[in-house]
Amino acid sequence: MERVYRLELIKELLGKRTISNHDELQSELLKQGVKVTQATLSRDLKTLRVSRVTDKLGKSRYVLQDPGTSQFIDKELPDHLSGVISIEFSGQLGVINTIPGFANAVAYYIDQVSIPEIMGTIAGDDTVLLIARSGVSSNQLAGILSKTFPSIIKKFI
Amino acid sequence: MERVYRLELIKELLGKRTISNHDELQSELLKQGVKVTQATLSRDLKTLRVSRVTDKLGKSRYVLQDPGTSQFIDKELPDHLSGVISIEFSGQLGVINTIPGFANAVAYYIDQVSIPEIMGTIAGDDTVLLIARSGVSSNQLAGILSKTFPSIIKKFI
DNA sequence: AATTACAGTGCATAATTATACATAATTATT
DNA sequence: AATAATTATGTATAATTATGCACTGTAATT
Repeated sequence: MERVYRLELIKELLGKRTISNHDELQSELLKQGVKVTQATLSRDLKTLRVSRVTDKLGKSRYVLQDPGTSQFIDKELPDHLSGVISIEFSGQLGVINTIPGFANAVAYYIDQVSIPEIMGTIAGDDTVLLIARSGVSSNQLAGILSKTFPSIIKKFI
Repeated sequence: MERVYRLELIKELLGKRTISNHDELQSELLKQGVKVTQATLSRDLKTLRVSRVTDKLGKSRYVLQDPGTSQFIDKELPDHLSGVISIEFSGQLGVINTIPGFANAVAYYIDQVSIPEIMGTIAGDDTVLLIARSGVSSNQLAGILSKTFPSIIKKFI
């Protein structure tokens, strides 16, 4: 039932899990209570313009051809923040992905702004880890950051 | 005969013509005097990391994922991954301990492989932190990594 | 309300792609 | 050069994906 819902669910699953064939997708959907046949999945994937790609290890997996939703670069931010590609949350943590070399600048900026809900940040080369203070949920964290970086956060949990 | 030449030719053909399946590719190659079986083409396309995409009209066609590069897949784990000492999981996090100076190389490699269950990685000098996406358990993470890095994980789990 | 039109689906099966296995070709080693 | 080791290929077949057809349900039309 409700094809549109299933299509959305598929898009979400493809972004978060490694799915290599219709059967795998079928069982993931079943876990969510959605029951469909392989034939319908074939049609769904065509509708969504999903393609099967081979990663560098030779393993195949499905990806959406139109990435859009979660990754994009924003141009209105200060120069040193323009390297931000995406922000995502999970539990008490947030991960900011940047173009290579920009993570430290972003982390430094966040430290300077000094947001009470954020306990600390750790920066690698292209990734910043945000650790929320205990009691702060990822939703709250997302809400707070969306004020600080209104144009960056478009999609989170 | 001369695999490399054939691979180059395939890249060229994919750029010039619309090719929708192995048989089409096979006959295009035949026109150029190159005779191969479908099985070999399947392997060639995997080597070249060609994927089949669906255009807006619903027609499928092969395209190179990395236009330009003629880099082939490296199935062996690179030397710089030999610096891994241990891998451990806890909650939604994983910690890879390496010999000093190797953490970045390992993290970079994992990023390149691009595993959907992993939200991000951060590398220090001898430690890589892995953050799983929400909903992914450390067990799942371990399972996934053991597939991707069989030669590493088997020693530690 | 009854009738028609059409999108969506499952089933069965066709079409396409991937792979195990055996062998040939190539490259490295002694 | 001879032999061993590695890589590439074909054959046969398995695995995966796509689709024709019949049927169902919903929406549109009268």
